[in-house]
Amino acid sequence: MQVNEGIAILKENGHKYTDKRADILTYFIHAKGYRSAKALLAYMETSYSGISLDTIYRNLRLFEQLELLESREKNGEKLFKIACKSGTHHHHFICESCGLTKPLQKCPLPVYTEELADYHVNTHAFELYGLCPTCHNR
Amino acid sequence: MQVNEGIAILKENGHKYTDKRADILTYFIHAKGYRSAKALLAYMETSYSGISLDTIYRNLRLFEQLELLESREKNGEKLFKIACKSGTHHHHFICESCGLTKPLQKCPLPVYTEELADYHVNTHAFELYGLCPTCHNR
DNA sequence: TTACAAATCGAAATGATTACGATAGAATAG
DNA sequence: CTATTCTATCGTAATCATTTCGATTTGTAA
Repeated sequence: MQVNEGIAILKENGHKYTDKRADILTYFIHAKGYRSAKALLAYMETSYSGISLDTIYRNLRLFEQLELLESREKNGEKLFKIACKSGTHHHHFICESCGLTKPLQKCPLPVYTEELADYHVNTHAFELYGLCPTCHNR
Repeated sequence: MQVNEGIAILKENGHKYTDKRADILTYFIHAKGYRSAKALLAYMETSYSGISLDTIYRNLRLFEQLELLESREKNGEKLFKIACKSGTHHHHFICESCGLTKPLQKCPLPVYTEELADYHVNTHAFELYGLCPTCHNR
């Protein structure tokens, strides 16, 4: 994902370019994992002293709605990461130290075809947590 | 899980019996699935008009800490259910219609031993959602 | 350049949860 | 049974993340 791609999607959907939006995208593109609104605010304040909370949260919501970002909840706060471009279904390993997310190739659903033969499965949630090789070797 | 078992665990850990605590346990034992603090409050208010939020949240935290309840987060709020007594690790199928939770025998972790050979997996979250046979046949 | 809708600001409101001083109540020993 | 001692609860205020709002600024298309 490039910043320009994100901006293009914004414009296609009738939203305007702003430096702040470009920088928010840049922040998440370079972050390899999930980041909080507070972390984004801290980053943005270095360039835009006095930036409004409204701007932070409004754009996070907008980007998620446009599927430029995806989110999960932890300890009462929402965490965001850049959306995976691959449209295919997949799950993630998430490093609890640095937040890195590794897309996983396999899906565990087939494990349960037998056990849930009489059940009708609609959706599922699956995430692995631990340490990436880099953090584990520290 | 019986109410008495829960009360016994409370006492073993130096906490006292109260009618409110017994009723909170009763509520979750009879509930089919996850319930919010707000839902518990509504239930408790029918018996204890004017019950304090402090009592609701303090006991939810206590019960989770004693592993009488387990929780997950959704839409910015924490949801609680009675803990499964089987000490063995397992996952759940959750019926989206009636809230029934079916413990699953298998764990999908082995699927990823190869893919995550260099990673150190600590925990994982896995839940299946859909319709149980009863609800599906209606 | 002008005009207008959208974006941002600064601040207040909201919703879930936690904390606190004062009072009530459960458990224990005498 | 009563006194004593912690724990639990109440009523309310505080906290934290997030949302909302009126006023102002800014991107952009004509």
